[in-house]
Amino acid sequence: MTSPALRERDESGAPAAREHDAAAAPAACSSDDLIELLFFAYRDFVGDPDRILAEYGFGRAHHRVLHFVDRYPGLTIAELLDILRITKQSLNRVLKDLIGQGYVAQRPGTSDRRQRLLTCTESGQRLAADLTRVQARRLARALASPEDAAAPESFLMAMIEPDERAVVRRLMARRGGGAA
Amino acid sequence: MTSPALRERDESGAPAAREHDAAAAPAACSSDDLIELLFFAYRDFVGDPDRILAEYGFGRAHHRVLHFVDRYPGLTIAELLDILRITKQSLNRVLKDLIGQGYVAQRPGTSDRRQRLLTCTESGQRLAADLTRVQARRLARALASPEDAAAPESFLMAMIEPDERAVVRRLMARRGGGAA
DNA sequence: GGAATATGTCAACGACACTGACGTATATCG
DNA sequence: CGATATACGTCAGTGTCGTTGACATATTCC
Repeated sequence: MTSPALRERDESGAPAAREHDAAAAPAACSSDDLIELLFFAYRDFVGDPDRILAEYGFGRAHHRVLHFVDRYPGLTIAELLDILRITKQSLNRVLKDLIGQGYVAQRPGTSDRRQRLLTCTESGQRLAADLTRVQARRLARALASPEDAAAPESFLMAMIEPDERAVVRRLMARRGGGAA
Repeated sequence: MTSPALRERDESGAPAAREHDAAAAPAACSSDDLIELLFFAYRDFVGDPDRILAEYGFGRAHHRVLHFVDRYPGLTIAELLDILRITKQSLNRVLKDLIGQGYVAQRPGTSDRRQRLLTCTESGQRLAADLTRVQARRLARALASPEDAAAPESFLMAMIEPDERAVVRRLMARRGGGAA
């Protein structure tokens, strides 16, 4: 997957038996470090569903729409635009896909028939659940860490793909260690 | 900025004097809630620098490159590709901008002259610092919250733009309250 | 009946990612 | 020394997802 540029200094030849290496970062963790961890954490957080979505020919935009429609059935277009902060042209493109392929259904509003109340079909709910599952699993794993899960630093590190944590930690260690 | 679709139920006419309303969410916060909070938190987290970048004609891709080159001077192209997980064509597009406009400098590697060691120029460091500042400020504010900042839920809520927290909270309250 | 609202749509464009292929300089190995 | 590998650059085409601007339609509200 990843090219070896950052992995070359592979000191420990041990088969990596340590389980929760989410911590192991010395102590100090500045805001600057957190900025970086948030980048890596979010990257892996959205990476999980991305793989599933690709099988359906969908992207992140579809995911966001599906997620909110699934969680808040009866959502209107205007509300969705408000949440996602995109233009209705952008929304319509992905919404058309989701409706056309039977993942989202619409019905006119009862009190205001101009509105389109959006809901997920059964298959939409299934897909949404699949996507939620992988993200919730990562989250649960991160939260299930030892008591240090309390610190945002540990939380974010635990959100990163386990295999990648050492890479990230090694990268970030370069800031004190210096002369590479 | 935001259209009023989600703001209409504006019960409290008070001029909003409460400072740290990061909490105020009942108690239960499922993984599903966290997924959503992470979306909103990240949205606002990247929104700050986006505004600055727009003044320079830069985008998020430029930000990421600038950030990592600033933090890890001497980074090579291969390492950067590893961190960002993009193709060299994508990287080159933004890197060319940053070098051409004097924010990033390159010099051949000493031990391996095929490598291009990347560093930030002074103006590059200044811009990177500006971008870091707004993100660190948001982070610091989130961490400076009362002791409840420990919980990822509170942390994420505190990362959301203060004006938006009530909107998000109201939206998420719809999941129990139901009949809208 | 006229104005505001909720939504749809056409057209063009920009940022940022991708693939595939090819070119060049430097390093390394036999 | 010559072959092969590596680090990087680049050309060409494509796709997703965001943008703006303008205009059409149905419905509601006054």
